[in-house]
Amino acid sequence: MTVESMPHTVHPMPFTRIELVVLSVVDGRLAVLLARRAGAPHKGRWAVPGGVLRIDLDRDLESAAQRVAQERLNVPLPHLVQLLAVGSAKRDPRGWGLSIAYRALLPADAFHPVAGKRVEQLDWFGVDDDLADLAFAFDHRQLVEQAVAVVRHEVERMALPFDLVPEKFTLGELQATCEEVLGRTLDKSSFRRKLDERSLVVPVEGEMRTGAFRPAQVFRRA
Amino acid sequence: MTVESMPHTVHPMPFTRIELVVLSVVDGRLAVLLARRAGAPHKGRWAVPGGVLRIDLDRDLESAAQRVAQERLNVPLPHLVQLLAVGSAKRDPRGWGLSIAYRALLPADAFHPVAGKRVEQLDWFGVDDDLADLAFAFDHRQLVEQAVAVVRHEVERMALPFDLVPEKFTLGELQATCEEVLGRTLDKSSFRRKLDERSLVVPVEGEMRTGAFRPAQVFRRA
DNA sequence: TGAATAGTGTCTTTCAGACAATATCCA
DNA sequence: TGGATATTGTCTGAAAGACACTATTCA
Repeated sequence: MTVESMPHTVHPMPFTRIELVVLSVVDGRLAVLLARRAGAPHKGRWAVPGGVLRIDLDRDLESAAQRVAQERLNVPLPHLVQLLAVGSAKRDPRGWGLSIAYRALLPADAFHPVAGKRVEQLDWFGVDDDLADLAFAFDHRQLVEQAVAVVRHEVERMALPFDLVPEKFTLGELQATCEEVLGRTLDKSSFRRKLDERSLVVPVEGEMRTGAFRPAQVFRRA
Repeated sequence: MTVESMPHTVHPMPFTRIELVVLSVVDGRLAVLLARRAGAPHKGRWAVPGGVLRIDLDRDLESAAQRVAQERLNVPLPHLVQLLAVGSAKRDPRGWGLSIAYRALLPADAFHPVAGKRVEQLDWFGVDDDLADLAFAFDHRQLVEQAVAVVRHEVERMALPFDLVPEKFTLGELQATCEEVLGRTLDKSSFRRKLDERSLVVPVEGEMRTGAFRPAQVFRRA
């Protein structure tokens, strides 16, 4: 067996982790799921949920992220999207650390945060209200900020957060979700015009949402 | 020393590499720099230049990418931007492979491709003309396609490829470069209007490029 | 009937593409 | 003077924001 065919033995490889930036709308505001670290390093500080990449268990990065979601949060995450990779000698005091960060949107009502292994608390934090003075672990503040920026940028461009609404929804619900993600109001007429022009949603024939007032047409994603 | 503080010893870590997708304009067309592999695996196939992440040498991923550029291409790459991380058990026959891919723009006239270690040939390939039937190594076709898509998307949005033009340039040269990257012509009036509205360039007072015909104002990036 | 939400219509501004017109150099 | 490029201007249509208007339900 040549050196070329067994590169693992030649150079030490970095400590490689998966980090999950999970965003949701809680109490009408965009929020991120953070875990309070129970052990060193950075004990007591807040980190996004994550875990070690296990090449003996994980076929690829995607399935590693799914496994971590299942282990840490006990919930599967639809539409995990890679955010970025960060790696340096200094970001983790235990040694050269490499993290592949993923982002996901999760309906808050489908999930109850419960503390688990190496986690004292698990809770939602409003990204505009609760993060300014929060003590983050590692470089996780930057991870959260990047994920928030990307998601808001996408919603601005009408990449709709379907992961945050039920399969069937009214246009009012969809618009309200977008407004909560962005933290600002949207114009109803413009919003609906763009939905129509780009054929982003289709009506569910016959189904109406009958609430307190005038019934609303029910839609699905196109 | 606890297990928690020495995680490297607990789980095997993936074989981690840096890959560089280097794009340029050659003969008026967007081109990518590819290296023909001299050894197994995938001997004779074409790959983007890359190298192993060396945590004993590299402070972080950025400097690792710079070191690889220096070693493989003998040229520093301005504005390396991370493209994505890919990792799976199957993409490299030598074992679980993780690659962090970076992209960069490099003026072709400032660089002469020369073969080097583990590389038979190093050459530019037109991304629209020469790649269709090319035998790529690993998953590098997808890396190239993603980098091309991202760069073209950026130029469409007037994120200008300043790395491909000299420090001082005329608007005609800048527009021609954008057109070559995109593979289509642009409207002169719209192009200049956007440059002006967004203050992307500033004139170099007094300096004019005097060529065969009417002299042109020289600009710098803002 | 009024409150509250659903759905539509219109006006205006902005912005980008198309295209034309003028300006200035060299051969 | 004509050819080629530089620079500016005008027209038009698409897209989006602002805002108003109508529709439907229940209390």
